[in-house]
Amino acid sequence: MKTTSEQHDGPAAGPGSGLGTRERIVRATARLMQRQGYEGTGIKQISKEAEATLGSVYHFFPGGKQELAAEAIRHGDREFAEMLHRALEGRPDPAEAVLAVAQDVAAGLRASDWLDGCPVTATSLGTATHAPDIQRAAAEAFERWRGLVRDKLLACGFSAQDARELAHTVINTLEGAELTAQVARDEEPLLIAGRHLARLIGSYR
Amino acid sequence: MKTTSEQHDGPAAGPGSGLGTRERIVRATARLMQRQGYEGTGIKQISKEAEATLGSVYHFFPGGKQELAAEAIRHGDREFAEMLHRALEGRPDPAEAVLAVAQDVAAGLRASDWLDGCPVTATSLGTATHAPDIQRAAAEAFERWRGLVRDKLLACGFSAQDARELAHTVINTLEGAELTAQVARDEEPLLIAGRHLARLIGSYR
DNA sequence: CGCTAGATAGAGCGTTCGTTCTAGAGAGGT
DNA sequence: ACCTCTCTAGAACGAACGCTCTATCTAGCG
Repeated sequence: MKTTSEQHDGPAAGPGSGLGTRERIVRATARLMQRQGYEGTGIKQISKEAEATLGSVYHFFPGGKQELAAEAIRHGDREFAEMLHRALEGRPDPAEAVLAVAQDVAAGLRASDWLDGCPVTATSLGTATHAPDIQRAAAEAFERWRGLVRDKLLACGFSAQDARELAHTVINTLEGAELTAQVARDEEPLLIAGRHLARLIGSYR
Repeated sequence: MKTTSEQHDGPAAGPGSGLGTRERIVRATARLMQRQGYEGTGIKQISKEAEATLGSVYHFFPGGKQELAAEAIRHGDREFAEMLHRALEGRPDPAEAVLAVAQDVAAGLRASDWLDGCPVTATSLGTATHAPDIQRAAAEAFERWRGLVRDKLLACGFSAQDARELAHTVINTLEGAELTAQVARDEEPLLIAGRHLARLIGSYR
């Protein structure tokens, strides 16, 4: 048997990578759904990509595809939240920080040949009618990201209301600009968004 | 030819509505893919919703699902472009016009119980790898919308570069805010977006 | 009436879907 | 040794998928 997972083999569990089976499944799900969406991604494709068998997938995620998708969204949530946190804490000026985030997102998108858009959006879109768990996970992700931006603005002396509302627009504009950049295969929308957001934030001083 | 059904049955062609078969199919496709996405929508479901048979669907759209989706995107494109055009030409101040558009979008989204997001985004997301026609139709839709905003700004005396860049952010921010509003089931993101966009436009005077 | 072309009708193709199920492998406890 | 529990393995199921196919219907024209 290739692996009996973390408990048994310790840190070096996975066939290809050094990750446990469960983690490999989550990452494969996140990656695939980011590119192909929820409906466009099959569980068998996930199990193949993760180098795990169907049995393992349903062992770790008895809730099936929906549970898998919700977990994948939380994975993408954490990943972007960390990137956002680093960018914000590393720069005293929030306007500059947002600009840097936009540039980072643009660079990542281009590096994937315009394939890796926002994993939360891609995974949750189209599931509104029949998968409330997924919708909730997506809503929580956006909320967390907004919270990071809001706290930064609060720490910089913005009023509670201004900080909250600006956080909304910062995240939403980045989201929309990433979508457009992806479909146009051009990073300019994101760079423009960064500059405009910096300007908008600056207009509150 | 688009349809001979009108010729045959006269103005009251469709079973349910007064539309020709082809038009009913396009509208059903647009409506369903707006809610369920490209992969989440089946051709048989479309034919049932449109009160047309499978044979008719493939008669009018021999390119199959992809052709159908591209046509549906163009339908959504035209629809929003008209709404945008009306909102822009009815108001002298572009900032006020954008605010009104945001409110309109919010009202529409709420009226559909948060189900009808942007049809272009919902239909095109996740098709990047295997359906360039769809991607192109989506890119053209965004481009047209930006063009309308840009022309309005130009007519109001903005510089060519400012108008072009502002048009990008107006459309992108509305797009992102609509996504967030949909997943949060709350129109506030769109209303905030409208106010911030008005402020951003105003900051160029 | 026959002829033609556009449009409708839906059975059926092969494939893939998400999921279930049984069987067995491997490590730990006693 | 044995049992137990976790995890791996993949065959198999019914349903749905996109699409093809043949057959039929209607309208217009001679």
